[in-house]
Amino acid sequence: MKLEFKLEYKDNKTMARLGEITFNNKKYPTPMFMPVGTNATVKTLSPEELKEIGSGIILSNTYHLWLRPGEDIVSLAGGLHKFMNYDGPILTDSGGFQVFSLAKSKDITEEGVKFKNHLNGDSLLLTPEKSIEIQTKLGSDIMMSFDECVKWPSTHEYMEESVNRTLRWAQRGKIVKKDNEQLLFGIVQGGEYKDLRKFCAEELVKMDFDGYSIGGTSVGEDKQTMYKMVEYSTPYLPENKLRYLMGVGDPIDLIENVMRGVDLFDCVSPTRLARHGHTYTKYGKINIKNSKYKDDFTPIDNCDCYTCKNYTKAYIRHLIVANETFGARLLSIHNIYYLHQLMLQIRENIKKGTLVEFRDEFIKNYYKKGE
RNA sequence: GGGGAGAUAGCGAAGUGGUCAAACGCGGCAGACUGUAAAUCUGUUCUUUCGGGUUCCAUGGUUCAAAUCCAUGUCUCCCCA
Repeated sequence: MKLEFKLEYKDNKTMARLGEITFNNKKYPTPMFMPVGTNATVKTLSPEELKEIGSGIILSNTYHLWLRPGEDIVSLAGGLHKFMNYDGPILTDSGGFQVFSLAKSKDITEEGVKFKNHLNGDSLLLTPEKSIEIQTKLGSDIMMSFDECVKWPSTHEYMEESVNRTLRWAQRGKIVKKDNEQLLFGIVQGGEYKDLRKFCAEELVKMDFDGYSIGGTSVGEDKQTMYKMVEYSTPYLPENKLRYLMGVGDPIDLIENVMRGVDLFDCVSPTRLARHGHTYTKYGKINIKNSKYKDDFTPIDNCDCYTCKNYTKAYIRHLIVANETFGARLLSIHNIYYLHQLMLQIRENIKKGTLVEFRDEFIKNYYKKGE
């Protein structure tokens, strides 16, 4: 079951696109938000719940599954889908983000990246070939090339060196990729440098990947810089292939980057924020732990999710304050549902040709009483 | 009835002459979080018109200086009868 993408419609005022992914006899519309399940689970949620709230593709992580339980165990289980009981599409990140996030314990060479295993201190070498080998065994539907997610800001000189290495790594990964049904995406890097983004995108396109990711975003840069990184990348990517903006999930960023031609997004924030007691509303993000909610017996956002239909802010606040896992689940359900609903509204507004107006209205509301 | 221990900020608990408005933990209040080493991390928590003001059971005392030493009282806990 190979995942297929078809571009269906292009907005004529922005670079926004509508498309459709087909996988396992099911269709999933794009643009899409993809929840993150690093350890082969979207924290606190079951696959059934994910499907119920409208998730399509979900993410998992090569580095983390490599360390635990090990790709051979997953393979023995029959692959990630069987292992975690999810029959929707699964995308695996290559470990490239860990080059950034585990910066204190890594060492980058041409061959690959030496990590200190954060679980037991072992020295480990992750290479482009190894990353593809692991992802092949994991059996994800979309694999990522192993890249260097570079910290921001970085000098043009360093970024150029890194982009060239990331391109060589992309090529090496492509060479060892099995001729199977898994897709492999190349990752555009280059920081906020226009020439490097263009160069990287064009070189990747020459290698002909199944889709293209935009990486090196959401690493601490301001929003305008992030938008530039995307603007400098998408124009050089083929129209009939998926474009995936890695790690971006702030509601406003989703709208802004759809307008810049992105189809796929992922982000840990709906689930992490949920665990920390934060939740999205039409009027911005709120911290449900704030004492003003202790006797607020209204739903978070009057939406149609399981959480809002059945529970009040006061109750959820109580659960979060009491450190009860059910609170984290209820907020995770709402937060992911919220982002899926936002994507639905985005798609409808692309269809209607009113995406710009929708964005302006959304931002106006979001900052009304939000943070 | 006899013997012993103790009373410190919302709670628990350090401190035993000056560097103490008083460590630390919890609780409280707020903040951060963007391809998850993250149910984590950070700030703050007597009072104030930011100059100060008032604290360590109570009262009195010693001292240049007391949460810390002395006296008396009040209360609590433990052991023995």
